[in-house]
Amino acid sequence: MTITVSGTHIGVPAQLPSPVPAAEYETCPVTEVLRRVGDKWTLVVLVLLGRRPYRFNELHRAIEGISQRMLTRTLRTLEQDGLVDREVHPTVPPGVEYRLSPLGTSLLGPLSALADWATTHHDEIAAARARGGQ
Amino acid sequence: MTITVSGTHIGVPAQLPSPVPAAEYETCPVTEVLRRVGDKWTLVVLVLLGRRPYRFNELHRAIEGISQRMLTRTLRTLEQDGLVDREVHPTVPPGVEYRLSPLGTSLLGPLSALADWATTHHDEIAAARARGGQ
DNA sequence: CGGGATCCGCGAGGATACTG
DNA sequence: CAGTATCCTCGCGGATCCCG
Repeated sequence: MTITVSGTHIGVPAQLPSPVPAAEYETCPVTEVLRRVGDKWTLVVLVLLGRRPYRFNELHRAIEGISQRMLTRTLRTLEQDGLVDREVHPTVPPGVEYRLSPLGTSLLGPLSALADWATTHHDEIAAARARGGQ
Repeated sequence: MTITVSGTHIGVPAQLPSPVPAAEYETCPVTEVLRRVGDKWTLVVLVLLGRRPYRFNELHRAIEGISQRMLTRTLRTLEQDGLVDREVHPTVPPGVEYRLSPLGTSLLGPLSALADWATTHHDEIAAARARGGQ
């Protein structure tokens, strides 16, 4: 399927199959990226690496509450998707640096648009929750 | 904390506490929005409602694979956050229409920026995966 | 230092049945 | 038609221990 974009709003082509095919929706690039960046730790890792390179344990200390396992998994996934570059220095003890790839850096722009929207409209969401219950 | 934005990239203020506080990260508006829109069905619901209003079962038929329960939950959450308006027509049988609120519509813009990025760079991600394994 | 291996709890999400 | 209620599965994410 691939959800398409035209101008300033998300558009689904007029000839969109109805119903939206389940298989194609789940493999849709937009869906994939949102689910990835919507997981628990990816955002803060991207934000930190967007500032400067980090060593593994340095990241671990910089993100309160993240487990070793999830930091590893988050970094591995980002690396596999080409968003993060991993650089090993064969010293003793070993030093591993993580940095955003150009692709990863290019993601920060659109991500910022969403972040901007979130901070701008956060009070409206809070107000709606206060009215509606929960 | 609230992840801040400056210009075209996500920035964390220089005085960002290190480590990033766990509690503040989880209640950060940006984190919340990303987790919401990153769940399984929110995106496609937003996209469809972005085109026109839908009745409940109409949506149910339009989205292959979604369970009744998850459609209800997704719509309820979107409604509570003020992104979707629910309109009940007291007819027999009852008719319920869902439409995007102005707030929900305003989300489509930044969401499109991310969707645009995803479609543009999908091949690079696929290539990275092909290289890296998995 | 930078992980991998293992075990486990919990909540997202699915299936089914029932209702105003 | 538009849900609610119930039960169940499965994978995300945490905790802990171990290793080169």
